[in-house]
Amino acid sequence: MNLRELAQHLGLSKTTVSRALNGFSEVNEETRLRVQEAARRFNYTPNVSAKRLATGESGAFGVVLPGASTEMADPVFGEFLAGLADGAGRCGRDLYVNATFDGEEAGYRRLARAKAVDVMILANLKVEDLRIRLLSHLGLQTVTCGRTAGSLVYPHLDIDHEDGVRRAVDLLAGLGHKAIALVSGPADLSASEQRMVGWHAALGRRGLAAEAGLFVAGPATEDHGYRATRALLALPTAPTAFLCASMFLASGCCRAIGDCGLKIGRDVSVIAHDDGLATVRPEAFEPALTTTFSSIRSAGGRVAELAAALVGGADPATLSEVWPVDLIFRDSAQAPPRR
Amino acid sequence: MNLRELAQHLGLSKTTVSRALNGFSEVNEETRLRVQEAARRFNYTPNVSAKRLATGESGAFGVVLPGASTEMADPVFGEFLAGLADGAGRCGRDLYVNATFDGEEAGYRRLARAKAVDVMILANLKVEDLRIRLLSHLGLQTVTCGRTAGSLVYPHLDIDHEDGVRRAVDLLAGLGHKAIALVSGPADLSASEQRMVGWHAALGRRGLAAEAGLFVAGPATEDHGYRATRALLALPTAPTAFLCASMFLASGCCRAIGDCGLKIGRDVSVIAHDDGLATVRPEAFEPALTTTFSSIRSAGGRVAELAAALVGGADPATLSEVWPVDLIFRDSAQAPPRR
DNA sequence: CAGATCTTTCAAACCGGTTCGAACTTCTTT
DNA sequence: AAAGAAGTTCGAACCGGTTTGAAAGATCTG
Repeated sequence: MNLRELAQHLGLSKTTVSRALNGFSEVNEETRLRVQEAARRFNYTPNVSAKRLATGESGAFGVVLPGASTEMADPVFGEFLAGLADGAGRCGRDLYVNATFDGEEAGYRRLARAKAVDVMILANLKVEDLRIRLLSHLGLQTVTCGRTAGSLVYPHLDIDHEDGVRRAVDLLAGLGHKAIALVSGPADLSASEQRMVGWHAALGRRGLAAEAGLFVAGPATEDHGYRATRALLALPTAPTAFLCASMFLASGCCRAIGDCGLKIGRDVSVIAHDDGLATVRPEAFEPALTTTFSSIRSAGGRVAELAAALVGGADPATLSEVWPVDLIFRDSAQAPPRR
Repeated sequence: MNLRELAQHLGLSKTTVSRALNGFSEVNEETRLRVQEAARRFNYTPNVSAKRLATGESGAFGVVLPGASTEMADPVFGEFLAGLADGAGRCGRDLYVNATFDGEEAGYRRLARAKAVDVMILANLKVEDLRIRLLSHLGLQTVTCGRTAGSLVYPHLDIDHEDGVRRAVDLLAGLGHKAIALVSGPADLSASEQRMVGWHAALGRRGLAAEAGLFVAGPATEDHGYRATRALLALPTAPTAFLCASMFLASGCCRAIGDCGLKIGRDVSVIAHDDGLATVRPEAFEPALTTTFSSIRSAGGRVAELAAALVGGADPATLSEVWPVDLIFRDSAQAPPRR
């Protein structure tokens, strides 16, 4: 059942039917009801391709997965994607996922030229993220999850990594810890940099030294968390507290601590950042982990809403948000052992 | 730059240009080269919406994420999706991800009516999966990752769960284990059922009892793996070997074993199924885990290829594959302790 | 009651491709 | 030389919506 058939059936023109269904004001209310009723009865749904061609809007948001990389293996990204798809659905849009075999840039160019998406979504922003400039150059509207220090203005949603770390450091310092390590994610990620800045600043305010050796960057995996923690514990000035940028790093961190014969809470303290994944819950740790929390899924949903607003013509300058991070106290953060 | 402009520029008709670019035979070779050259020079890419409207094909494969559920939190599904997007890209298609706020079925209906996708992709098949029937009823072509026991024929790719478990049991039984537990994923999943069947059969062939108490189903999480293993170890007839259906279950299983003061390899053996996620590698376990292995990412890629073949008109009956599973021996499987 | 205004509807053009059927060349065949 | 076949190219229709501009009918104004 298409528009012409529906119109024919009703004895109306395509124009009127289209307008009735799209909520235009110049349609008689009685006619509108009759049309809506018929559309429901015949199970009519506009053909998306036709609608897109006519309106010039694609009705979809684009995400490019870097082909060779393991970004998708990252469950945090997966969860973000789920939130995104969810939010897009609520806004009546869909998600166009394009995995590129020929390089990420080629993917963006293709999507732009083919007018396949209305807005590109970018996540895992780098400190210097070339993609933003590329997309603005290609004339593709963009919304990002995360932000960079650069001067470009673009709609984004980010969480306050810096403040999250600050509060975690404050808590640990307040408990008496002097040597607080930061086990972070990839160094080229903007979020990692923000965390490092927050760590430096918070330690500085407390009059504690942010020793370079107490900061470790690397992939956000269990494996790297384990190795980084082993290395840190082997230092002459081994830290008494660990800040982990992700739950996976925290898993490895906790395993390393256990393997060194230490007990979390009693000998060392751990605070992790929790993105709210259902598979690695802080309560499942022994002892339960103190965390800074912000749901990456909700963030994805909100990013979709921002993208929809952008398409709707909202002023890009008003479409940026930085969410606060919750600090949730559990048993893994305690006063350091007396020496 | 659109087709009409390009044609005008070349002094040709839209028809000829379209045909030249799409490889039709009735175009003069010289003309074709001229057209291709111009298309490259002007950076021409056909508008996807227009192409879709004209051809009736959407050029995209659909995936519906069940909205409320935590399926996406599942990194295995994320990895599958990455493979899918990757394979789709290689076939020149895209992935349409639709997260439904109003129920999974509504999502399928919408996609079908709007002709938004050429093929639906289904994963995580249930033992009795109503979606297959629904989609065939909606007239949507479908390719699944996994298979059900039902009589319906549909293109699918699956791995040989049954044989994987059989081989793992054979290895353990050969080492001398008598009580081999199966820590499985959700009971309503077809894969879980296949594993259970394989477990039963393999034990039976070895003359060992498949005691009901030694089979535990539940969510494929670290948490559940831990609890299931604790419960199993508390049995009067505690198993000496554990088969885990996922690496997450295995993580929890190993933690539980350690917490009970046992040592993997010496006191109990563990074999897990590894989907090849970069974040939880069997080598990172202590000791390294013996696994049955099959890359879920590759599977996703292949599913996309099958879907492309289906659109291309291949006979659906020829588009099914069951992949064998590798058994990779590492240190977590050893002979049981003498009593 | 004529003329202006508002409401409601419609035919036709448009979005940017694909494809059918016809037409025009050029080359064989008889 | 006429007829037939093959090779190229083109105009026009089509896919299924949206949107413009005009028109018909109803209501209001002076």
